[in-house]
Amino acid sequence: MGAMTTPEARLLVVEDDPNIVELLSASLRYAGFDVAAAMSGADALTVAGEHKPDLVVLDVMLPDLDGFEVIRRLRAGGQRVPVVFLTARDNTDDKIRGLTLGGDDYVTKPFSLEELTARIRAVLRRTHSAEPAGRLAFGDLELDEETHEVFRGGSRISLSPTEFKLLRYLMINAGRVLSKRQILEHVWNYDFRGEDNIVESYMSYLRRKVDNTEPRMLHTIRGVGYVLRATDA
Amino acid sequence: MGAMTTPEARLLVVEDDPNIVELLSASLRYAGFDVAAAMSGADALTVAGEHKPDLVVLDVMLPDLDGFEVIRRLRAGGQRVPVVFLTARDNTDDKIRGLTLGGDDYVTKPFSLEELTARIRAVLRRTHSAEPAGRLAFGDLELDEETHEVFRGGSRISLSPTEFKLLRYLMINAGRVLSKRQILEHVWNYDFRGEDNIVESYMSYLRRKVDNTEPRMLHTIRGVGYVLRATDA
DNA sequence: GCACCCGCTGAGAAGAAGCTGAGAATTTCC
DNA sequence: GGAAATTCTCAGCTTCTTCTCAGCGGGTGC
Repeated sequence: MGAMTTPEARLLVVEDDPNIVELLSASLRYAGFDVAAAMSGADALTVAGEHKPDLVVLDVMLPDLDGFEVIRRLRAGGQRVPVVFLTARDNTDDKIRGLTLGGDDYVTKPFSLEELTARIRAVLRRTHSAEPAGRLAFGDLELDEETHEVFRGGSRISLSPTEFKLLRYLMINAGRVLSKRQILEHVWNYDFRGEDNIVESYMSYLRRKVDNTEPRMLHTIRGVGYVLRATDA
Repeated sequence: MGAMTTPEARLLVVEDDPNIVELLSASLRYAGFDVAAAMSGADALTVAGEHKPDLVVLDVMLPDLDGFEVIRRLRAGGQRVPVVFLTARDNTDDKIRGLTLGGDDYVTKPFSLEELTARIRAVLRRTHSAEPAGRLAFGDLELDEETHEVFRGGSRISLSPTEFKLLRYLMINAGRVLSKRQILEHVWNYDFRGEDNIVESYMSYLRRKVDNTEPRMLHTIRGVGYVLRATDA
C-alpha cells in the first residue's frame, strides 16, 4: 500500500532470482515507483540506457558481471546514479562500505519490503532532495526515519528494530486498515515463515510503549486488522 | 443484486470445481460484470487471450498448472492484470505469502459472495481508479468499505464482521426488497447450512445498533423479506 | 374474534479471535 | 565469552462473535 507522495522516481531493479524480481517489481510498482527490471549485468546496462533510472536496486552477485562493475560502467558516462545494493548477510566486502560513503546504501538479504523502500526513499532524499522529509507525524506521535527516534507527546521512546519498522508502516498507512497478513508481508523479511500471532505480539509491545496514553491510536478491527487513527470508536 | 454503476469490468474466473464456477459466473454476471470462465490453467491462458480480462479470479489449486504459474504467464506479455486469489483456509503454502504485495488480494474458501465482490471491487478501485469510491451512503447512514467504519448521523458505530457484511449488502441494494434466502446466499459463506432465522437475528442486531433513531430505515416486508429505505410504506 | 403464522428477541452454548506473560532461541554488543 | 537485547513461539485467558432455540407478540386470514 503505497504512500502516494510526489510523482515518483524511476527505478531499475537488477537481480537474477526471478522470484525476487517479481516480488520487488510488483511491490515497488505498487508503492508508486516506475520500475524496470534486468536479470543480468549486461541486461542492466541495456535497460538503463533506455529507462534512465533515478536509482538502481542492484544485487551484488550477478551471473555475468559483478554489481560493482555494473555500477562502474553505468557511471562511466558521468551520470552519478545512486544505488541501493542487495547483499548476502555475511558479505563483509569492503567495496560496499566504500560505496555507501557516496550516498548509496545497502540492504542485506533477506530483507523486508518496508526496510528496502525506506532505504530507497532515504537515498533519493539525499541525492534528489525533491523527496519529502524523512519525518512522519501523526497527532502527537512523531517518527524520524533518519535518526530512528520516536516521540510521543514530545518524549523520546526507545523501540527495537522490528517495533520501529512496524510503527513506520502503520504511520505511512495511517487511517488505512491493514490486515495481519499485509503487515507480515511488508514488515517482516520475505523468508519469514511464522504465524500471524507475531503481529499481535508486536502490536502488544507497541501499545505498551507508544500508546499508553489517551487518545489511543492503535486500534484493532476485529476480523480485519489494525489501524492507526486518532479517534476512538 | 448488482449495484449498477459504471459499465463494469471484464472478469476471468478460473476454478476447477464446476459448482463454484457456476455459482461465481451467475452471481458476478448478475452483479454487472462481464464474466468469462476457465476450468484449468491452460484453458485460462487461452480464454484470457481472447477475453482480455481487467481482473482474474483465480483458484490457486488447479489440476494442471498452479495459480502462480498461470499468473506469471499471463503477465509475461507485460500486462499487469490484477488478481483475486481463492485459497483454502488452511493453506500454509509458502507461495501464498506475498499475495497482497502488488495490490492483489485473496479470499479464503469457503467465502461469501458479498465478500468476494467487495474484494474484487476494492482491487479494481486500487488499480483502475475508475471505480466509484468505497464509501456507501444512504440518508444519514454511511459505510466505508476501506476502513470498515459505519456512521449513523455522524457517530461511529462498531459492527461485527457479519453485521458489517449484512449492512453493506443492504446498502448496495438499497430500495430493493431482499428475501431471507437471498441474503443468506450472499452474505453467508456458500457452505452455510443454517436456517433463515439467523438473518432475523442479525437484522435484530443491526436494528439495535444502526436503526434506533428516526427515521427507521430497516423495514420488514412480511412474507417477503427486508428492505433498506427511507420512508415507510 | 380467534387461531395461526411469521418475525422478533433474550438467553446461552460453542467457538473464534485477540491479548499477554513466560520462556526458549538467537543475535548483538561490549 | 558473557550479558543484554531482541525475536519468536506457545499456552492460558478474556472478550467478542456466531448460531440455535424457545417463548412471546403482533399481524393476517378466516
